[in-house]
Amino acid sequence: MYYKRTMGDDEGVSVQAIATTFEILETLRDRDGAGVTELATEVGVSKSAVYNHLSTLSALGYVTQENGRYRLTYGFLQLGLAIRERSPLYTASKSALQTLARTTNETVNLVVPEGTHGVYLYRVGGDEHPIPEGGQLALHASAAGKAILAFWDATRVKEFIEERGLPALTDGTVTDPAALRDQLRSIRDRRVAFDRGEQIPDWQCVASPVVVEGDPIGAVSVSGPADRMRGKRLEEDTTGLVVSTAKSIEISLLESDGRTNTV
Amino acid sequence: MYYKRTMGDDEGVSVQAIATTFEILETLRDRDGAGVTELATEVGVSKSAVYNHLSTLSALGYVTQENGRYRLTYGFLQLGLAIRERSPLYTASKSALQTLARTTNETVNLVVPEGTHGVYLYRVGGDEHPIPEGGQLALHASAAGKAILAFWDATRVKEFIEERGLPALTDGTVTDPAALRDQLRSIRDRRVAFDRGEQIPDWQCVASPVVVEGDPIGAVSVSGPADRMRGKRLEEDTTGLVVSTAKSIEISLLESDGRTNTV
DNA sequence: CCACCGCGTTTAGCCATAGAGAACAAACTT
DNA sequence: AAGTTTGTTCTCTATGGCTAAACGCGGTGG
Repeated sequence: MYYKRTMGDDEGVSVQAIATTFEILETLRDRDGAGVTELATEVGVSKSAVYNHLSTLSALGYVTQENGRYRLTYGFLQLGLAIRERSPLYTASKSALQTLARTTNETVNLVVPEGTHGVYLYRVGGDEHPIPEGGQLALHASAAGKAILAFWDATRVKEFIEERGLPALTDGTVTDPAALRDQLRSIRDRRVAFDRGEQIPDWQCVASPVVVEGDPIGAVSVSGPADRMRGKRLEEDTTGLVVSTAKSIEISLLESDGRTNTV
Repeated sequence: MYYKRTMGDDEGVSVQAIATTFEILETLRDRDGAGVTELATEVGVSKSAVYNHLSTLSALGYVTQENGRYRLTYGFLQLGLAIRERSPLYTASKSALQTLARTTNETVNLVVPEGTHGVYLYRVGGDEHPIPEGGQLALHASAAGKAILAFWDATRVKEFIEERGLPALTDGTVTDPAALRDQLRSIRDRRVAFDRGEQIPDWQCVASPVVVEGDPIGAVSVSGPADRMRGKRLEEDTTGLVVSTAKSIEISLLESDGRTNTV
């Protein structure tokens, strides 16, 4: 029995126990609770190992056991929200996004780049979005992602494409580098990006980037099911509102921010 | 050199590496980023140990390194928000709480019990609250906490008091068990709890519990600085709105919920 | 009613590995 | 340029994380 892990992704992982713990935690997140045996087979370690991890996490307050099943506690909410709260972009955007959600009557997202993917940092005005708040998204296949990519310099975009490729998430996903670059140029000029089912079928999206000192620290997007995001007037109006909201966030960031760092 | 940890809280911790990792993570959260040496002295382990932990966490995507400092990524947001999203109470409450925030023009909180403390599961309508969203609160020294305690049975309250005591957080904190029990009785009858600077000086609060099948799964609270939470009319109006909001959440939970579990 | 799973938990014990410590390199302050 | 201080790498070994096997219990079905 001597394959070490289920998968060989131990690149740079020097403390195995941590990798195991997070595999357990992620499984608990995805299944909304689980038992020891279940986790042991899923993660690929012995029952007693899982038990040790769980009891440790439980002693630390990150996991609870109720009626035989283990589940994550809100300790992770404390970790996650604390980081978000420290983001100047988030605090500067929040109320403007709420207003935008109310006037458009659609789901409004704040997306930030992290590494080579995007994160839904905040959402307001709807719960029907397929990717949950806090979840990740592909930068090349979403309006918000493209709005961010548009303000990266060419070499960085090149590296991004080389590293991640342009996998097709739907029929509409832009998979050709040249086509993507064309779009990015126009997005940079107009400050608007669109997504018509490139990320999720029948899901449309308008986004505008928030750029501080040339750096796209995030993007505001409005999204909804394709059948509701129709009509020229509405579309144009929404687009205008998204752009002006993003712009006003930029301005309020410049005002407040003398030396604090961005994002 | 043979004291093991800085503090001897290794009760039930059988995988030391996990405890170390979470100490590092919590330090990163509290300081909003830190360096290796800094963390090593703070946590009380060697630099190389910290380095190993950080590079592992970094490989797993929970930590990034930018310009020399390590900081938490939004991976924790994904863990934390995923749990919240699964809470029927949260999803059932959200829009009602937003409405409440708009009509009262004050900060509205949703608090849930976890173990022997409370957690601010959601907040809307203000950012001046001293305890951040996702943060913990003492059940005996807050309106929302007392609203929850009021619907625990006597033995559980007794155990709670024995385990945690009733530490005074301000001059106004209720520290006498008998006095607390008196308050709880009246809270259970009226379905309203008050906090006039018992948790934080000059910070007032009104709360009403959400009770499902006799179990207080959470509480709705409205809070603000003492000078703004004055005036009989406003106070009575607010109280009424809080109670009716909590009640309406109860009802919508009962409607949707046939067999799904609570909290 | 009892044998039988299945579960979470506990117990031994070996071997890997997590961590200490020192040496290194690069980025600073002086 | 010398002197600090940082992050990183290396080596080594006692620690502690992990496996395997056994335990106790609650539920199920014969």
